[in-house]
Amino acid sequence: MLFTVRAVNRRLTQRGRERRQQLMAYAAARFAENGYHPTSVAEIVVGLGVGKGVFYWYFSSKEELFLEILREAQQDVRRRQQQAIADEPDPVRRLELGMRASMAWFEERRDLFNLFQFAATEERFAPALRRGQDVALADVVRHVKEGIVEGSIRDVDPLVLAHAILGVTNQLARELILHKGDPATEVADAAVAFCLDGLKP
Amino acid sequence: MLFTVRAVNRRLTQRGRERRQQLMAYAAARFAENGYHPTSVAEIVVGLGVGKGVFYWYFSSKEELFLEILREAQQDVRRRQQQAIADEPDPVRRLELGMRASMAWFEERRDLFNLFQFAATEERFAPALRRGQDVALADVVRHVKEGIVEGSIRDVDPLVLAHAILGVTNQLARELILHKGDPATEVADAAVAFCLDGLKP
Amino acid sequence: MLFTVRAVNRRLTQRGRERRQQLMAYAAARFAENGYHPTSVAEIVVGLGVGKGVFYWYFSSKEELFLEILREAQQDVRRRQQQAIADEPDPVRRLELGMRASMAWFEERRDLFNLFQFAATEERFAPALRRGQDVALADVVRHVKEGIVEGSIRDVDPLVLAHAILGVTNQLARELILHKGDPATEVADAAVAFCLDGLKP
Amino acid sequence: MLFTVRAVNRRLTQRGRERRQQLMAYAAARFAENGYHPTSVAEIVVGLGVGKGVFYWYFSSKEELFLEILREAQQDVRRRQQQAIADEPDPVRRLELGMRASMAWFEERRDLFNLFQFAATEERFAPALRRGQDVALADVVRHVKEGIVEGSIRDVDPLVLAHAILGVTNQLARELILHKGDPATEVADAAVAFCLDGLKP
DNA sequence: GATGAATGAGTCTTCATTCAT
DNA sequence: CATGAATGAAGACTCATTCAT
Repeated sequence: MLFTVRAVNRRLTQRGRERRQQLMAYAAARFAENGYHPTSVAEIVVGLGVGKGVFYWYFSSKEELFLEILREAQQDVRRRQQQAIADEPDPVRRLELGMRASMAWFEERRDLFNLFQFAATEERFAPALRRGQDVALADVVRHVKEGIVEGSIRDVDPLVLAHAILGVTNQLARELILHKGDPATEVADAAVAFCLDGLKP
Repeated sequence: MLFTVRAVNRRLTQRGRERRQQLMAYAAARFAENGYHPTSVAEIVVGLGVGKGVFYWYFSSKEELFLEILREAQQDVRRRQQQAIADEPDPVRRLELGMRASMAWFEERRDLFNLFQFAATEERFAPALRRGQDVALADVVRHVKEGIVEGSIRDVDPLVLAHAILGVTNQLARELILHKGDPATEVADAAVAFCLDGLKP
Repeated sequence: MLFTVRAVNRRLTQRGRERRQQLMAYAAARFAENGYHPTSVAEIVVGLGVGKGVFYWYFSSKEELFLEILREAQQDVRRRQQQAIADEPDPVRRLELGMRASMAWFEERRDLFNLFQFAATEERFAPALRRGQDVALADVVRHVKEGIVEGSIRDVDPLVLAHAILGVTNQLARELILHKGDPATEVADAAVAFCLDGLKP
Repeated sequence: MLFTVRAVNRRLTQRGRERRQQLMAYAAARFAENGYHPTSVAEIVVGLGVGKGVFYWYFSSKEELFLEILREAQQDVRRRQQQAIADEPDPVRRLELGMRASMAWFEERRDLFNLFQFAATEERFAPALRRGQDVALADVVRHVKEGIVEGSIRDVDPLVLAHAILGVTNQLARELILHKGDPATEVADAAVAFCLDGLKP
């Protein structure tokens, strides 16, 4: 078919772009609070006070909306991390800055944590999630490798170290920042300290 | 109503108990593969070749079934960890054994990881999940505190250390054991090493 | 997938088979009167005073229901024609009996004419319709060929003659029996006469 | 309301008339291919690369568009037939020329066959279709009657003969010209021969 | 004349749950 | 205990039509 009527790739006016963002933001909040499935399209449009058609003008399906939110969120964290790292030469320091950036981001956009978590549990979203996470992982692995080369990091499988760092970061972010409510900077200090020295005194 | 008959509290014959287990096992597998919401009760009973009545004979609702699976799984990991630790006197060694037990368990019951993950994202399951996780956390915190007292663990907020340990364990379990397919024992070695010494060479 | 939840091939009780027939009969009437698209599933189930689920217990979709009606109707006409022809040895006489049987059938099940007509206009139904019509056509062609061989029918492309016969039969059935209300037997007489002798006096 | 503004009655510029024709042609093609209901207004305007407003500028509704296409098509066939017949004095010859003209027309505008067929199946279009068909029928009946009077056609109910002729023409047109792809002139020869002499050798 | 955006009633379909047998 | 049948609220999505710009 040459011409398709789908909501994708439609050229939007300024107003259109704003609507789209509004839908994504509101939907993300609802998904985070109630879960993806329990949140109906009706709930979203009613919440925004618009007609049902609006939703399908901007997204071809609820699934696509979710994927869009996911994609945007992943791009956003990554952008944030890269800005934080900028051109820091020390790889260990880069890891630290990355962790801090992640945590600051999660503090700001707390609702998105749940979405990532949920996306991992359903086959149709998992691949999209994984793509983004692989990118993040590759970033960490790169820094770790450099650290190993220059001798500032223990010579162990970089993939393992990278995952360990991400595990610590995510768990502390979720439990201490999001759930307990601790400030991101303090939690980041603790996470960095643990990653550098482990449990040993 | 003084006596509401919840399907759960029914007194079951031996055969009944087996049926119930069969339902839970099959449902867990489907939930893990397709997700909780996309898996319908119909799919479960058809998959087992039984009628719908069977399902509601053993569980009062789909939600209850899920909670039951969750509860049982959490009890199971905990039992496994406690058996592993037994009466090991050294707290650091206890932490290590706990991590190894977790990983071995996840390797065996890989499907349940997804369920935990999903349960965290939905309000009606989150509390139940959290109850179990708080117990697990408390175990870890206890060992960490003892370690601090006897000087084998750095004197830092035990809660933070406990979370860091859990974060490393879960992330490595998910990514290396479940996803990549590495053997649990090797991954456990790496996790333990990281937790003890961090990144430092 | 080994087990499917679809409404197809479900083993039905006596009561179930009756329900299914009831749905098909009522739906056929509505489709014939209002058209396939303008008739909603809701209209059908409300008309029968049953819940919406009933529909999907017996048919996996509205489309499938339509195809089922079509299939059954085609089998029905054919059965009727073959009974009429039985073991009549004269091919011309067989053609005549077939035409009469068709017309009698259309008189009884007037609503189905519209369905055939509609089915021809939509890509997803056309193939199913054609399959049945090809069978009917082949029957006619066979008789025509025999007639040519034995010299009782003009030696012209049998396919053309067969279509001409069908064209006369259908048009007269629709216009005179269904629309004008003439009795099937009289109309059949006229159709047979035309096919045998054409316009010539 | 004294003056309801129907989009139809708008006075159009040259360019406007072309736009209108373009819409009708494209819509007819889509209707023929996919059916009336499955073809959305959106599909039509997107297919032509214009906005929705354009559609409703020229037609007050989708239904009106369909009726317009129908009307125009019927006028077109009739015009074609009358040109073919011109002032041929022999009524049998007039019938023949009419059949040939019909078939030539269907060969050119194959897509419209489906539309006629569909129109017959839905209450809101059937009357409009019938009006046109009654005119065509009356033409045929007139020639037949003349033939009967002058003794060149068998003295049988002219309505029956007229329908028989139309039935043969339409069926052969649809099956041999449109579906099988035979040339219109050859098919017309066969149709004429059948109508004149029937099956008899 | 024309466009993108918006509307919302209505469509098909699903599914947890209940019930008669 | 178990089954097939039934329920009906709720869900995702469509689409003819309208309207501000």
